[in-house]
Amino acid sequence: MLVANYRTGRVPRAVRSAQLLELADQLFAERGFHAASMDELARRAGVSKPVIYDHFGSKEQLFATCVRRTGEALADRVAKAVREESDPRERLRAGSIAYFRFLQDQLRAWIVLFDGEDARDTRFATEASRIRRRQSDLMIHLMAETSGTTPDHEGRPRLEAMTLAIAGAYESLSLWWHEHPEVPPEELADWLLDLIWPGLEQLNAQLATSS
Amino acid sequence: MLVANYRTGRVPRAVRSAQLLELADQLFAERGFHAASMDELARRAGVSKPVIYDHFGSKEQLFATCVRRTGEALADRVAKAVREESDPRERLRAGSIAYFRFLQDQLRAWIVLFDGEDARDTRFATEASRIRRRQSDLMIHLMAETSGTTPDHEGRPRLEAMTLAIAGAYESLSLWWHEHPEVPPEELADWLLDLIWPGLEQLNAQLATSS
DNA sequence: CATGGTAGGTTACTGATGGTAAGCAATCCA
DNA sequence: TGGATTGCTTACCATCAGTAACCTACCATG
Repeated sequence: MLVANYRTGRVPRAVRSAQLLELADQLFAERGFHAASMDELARRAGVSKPVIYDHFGSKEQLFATCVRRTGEALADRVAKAVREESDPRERLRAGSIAYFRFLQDQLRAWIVLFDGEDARDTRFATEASRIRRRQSDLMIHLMAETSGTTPDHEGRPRLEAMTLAIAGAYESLSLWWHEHPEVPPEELADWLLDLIWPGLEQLNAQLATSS
Repeated sequence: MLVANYRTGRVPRAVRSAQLLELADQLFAERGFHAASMDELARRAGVSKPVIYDHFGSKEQLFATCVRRTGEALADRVAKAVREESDPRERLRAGSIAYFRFLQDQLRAWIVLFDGEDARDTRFATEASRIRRRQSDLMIHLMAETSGTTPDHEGRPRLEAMTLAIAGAYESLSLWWHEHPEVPPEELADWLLDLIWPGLEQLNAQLATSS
């Protein structure tokens, strides 16, 4: 979509970069990291392999770039949805729904990351944990924004650990969802909210007053 | 440990299998899936490559076998710990502590699975989700055992989804722990318990009475 | 308008590594 | 003692990430 006409011969660097990223996204989604070959990407782009290496350095860096972009898009959508609500619980709910809706759209790309044939490769985990971290940071930030307090030095690791754990729960629930697509995003969000909200509220209170 | 003397020449099939599995476990833990080569495994076992392929079929199947064994050992330890308590909350706590203690012992093998250079490979995710599923099943089983009730047909998917989500939270928390090893397993367990117990209790009540 | 530098690109290769075909030899059993 | 079975080896192939060396369209400048 971004680049209408492939195989246009000589093209400015930025354009070629964008085109390669777009095609790489597709290819990784279709085949997974392991089975996607640089030769095929080169063929699809109508370009020779060294061009790709000149732009991205290695297959892993190319993959990392693709994943990071997706992760950022996800974080943006969640953050935006959260900011449209004011009540704490409603904020979390809105963020959750945005999260699951995003996955619904990007399903194929997502599955490549966390499930399927390639997930055994350590290279995946690095990027996955980066996304998780991003969600966790976002959550901490928004919690602070909402409650107006921040945990003291002692409470901080605990908060960090718990938000990461929650991000992991979302991630894992997404995989379950992949096998039960009939459940609507809102219901998923409500299930998870009912599960973690009581504990989360208590945690927030506990960490805020311990300072 | 299992097989004292390697390079013994001709050896019965079952013995060779056990030896190869043991060495493969070590090798994967050292290098990760991607960087571990079948040639090296063959060299270490003092055997030629086709022997390995005769026993396990492919690198991926060999890896899957290793991971599955670890997953089973983990589930066994958790189940055993849980069964030594009777109060529901104490059961969950005991299981959690057992879970984290196991990871502490098997840290290297664990990290290979969920972090590090190879986790980008889809092949990993399959096995990881198998472990998660196992923990989830265990949890459902133990919850039923404890409360004496099982959810109706409608409530079942929700319960399944929530236990998987919780398993994901444990998994993700383990990765955080890897960077904060100073936190004792008991504290991790308590943090997580405080977070999910209220919601879990409520969920259990809700699903039991809806039948 | 010639001209030289640079950005964009190509051909042709290497080195690892997963995987296999074909065959050989130790051991067991009749 | 001899033949079948089981355990194992040699020698190879195909694929794929990554690279060295080289080429050429295009642009700014004297």
